[in-house]
Amino acid sequence: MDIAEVAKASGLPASTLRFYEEKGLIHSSGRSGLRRLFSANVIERLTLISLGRSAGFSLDEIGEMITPEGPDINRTLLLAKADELDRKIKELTAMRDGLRHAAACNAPNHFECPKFLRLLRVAGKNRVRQPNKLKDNKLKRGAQLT
Amino acid sequence: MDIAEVAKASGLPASTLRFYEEKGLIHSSGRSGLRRLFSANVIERLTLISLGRSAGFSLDEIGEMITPEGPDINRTLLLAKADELDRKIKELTAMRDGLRHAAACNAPNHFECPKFLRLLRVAGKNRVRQPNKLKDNKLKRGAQLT
DNA sequence: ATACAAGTTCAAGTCGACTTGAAGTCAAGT
DNA sequence: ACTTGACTTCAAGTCGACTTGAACTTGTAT
Repeated sequence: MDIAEVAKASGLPASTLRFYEEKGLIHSSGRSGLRRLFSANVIERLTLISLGRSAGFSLDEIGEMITPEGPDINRTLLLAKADELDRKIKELTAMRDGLRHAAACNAPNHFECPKFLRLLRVAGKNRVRQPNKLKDNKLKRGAQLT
Repeated sequence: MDIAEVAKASGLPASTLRFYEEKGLIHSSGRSGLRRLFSANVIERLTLISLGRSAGFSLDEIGEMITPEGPDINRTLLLAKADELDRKIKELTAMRDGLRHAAACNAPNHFECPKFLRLLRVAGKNRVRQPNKLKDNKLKRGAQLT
């Protein structure tokens, strides 16, 4: 496949694909002149990368988790990541419940509502300085890898 | 409280507190000379902000969700955010299961393992272009807001 | 009264993850 | 032969969330 096909199939712009290749996250299987050629399995790899990104892993972390191919994944690392996700899931769940409660509760100030405070407390464990957003740039160019 | 106390109590550096004030996320209750004075409830506010951050909301989004004080939270917005979190939780759960499976499974290539592929598929819905990492700068200066 | 640690402002820098722009290459259609 | 459009490289730009540095001010302790 050429880069445009991969872009279409993955929903990622060609610039991102080049960037990922440069970072060593994906590999082109060859060139036709200057043009990169990709084998079809790059799509699965990109799915995995997107997934990892949306689970909050950095590209570098993802690079450590997925290998050029085959086994040799670091099982210990994977399990550690899974535990990290578990904590994050708990946090998000509390946050979600907190939001739903805040939308429903009509206490004048949520900080006076014991229910809300309890939710906060639960979620407040394992807090982390986070770097960034989660915005509206979903599903660029309409593609979806099903 | 002066800025150092707030910093200590919240675990956030003073620079961040100034930055948050500039963004309108928190407010100092006055000045003593040049120095900012904060009332104690800023801590709760910061807890909420940290929580929102770690749930993946941007500072701007958080700014829309928490108001200077009192009611007037946008319930519709809150519920929408809660739904967004629900989707993210599902995704993270699938990712976590995928990781645990990958660590356990000894198929030569995970893309040939139907179990793994199914997990991928589940998680692959609602994918989003994410911006950033989730790193090791947890719990700066040892403070924890209980 | 003087020192000084801790506060302040404002501009600029950093980091990750991309995106954009300029300038060049090349296969295919007319 | 020539245009065109999709590709290429490489450098620089952008965005959010802070951080850092330089230069300045001030409350408190001596």
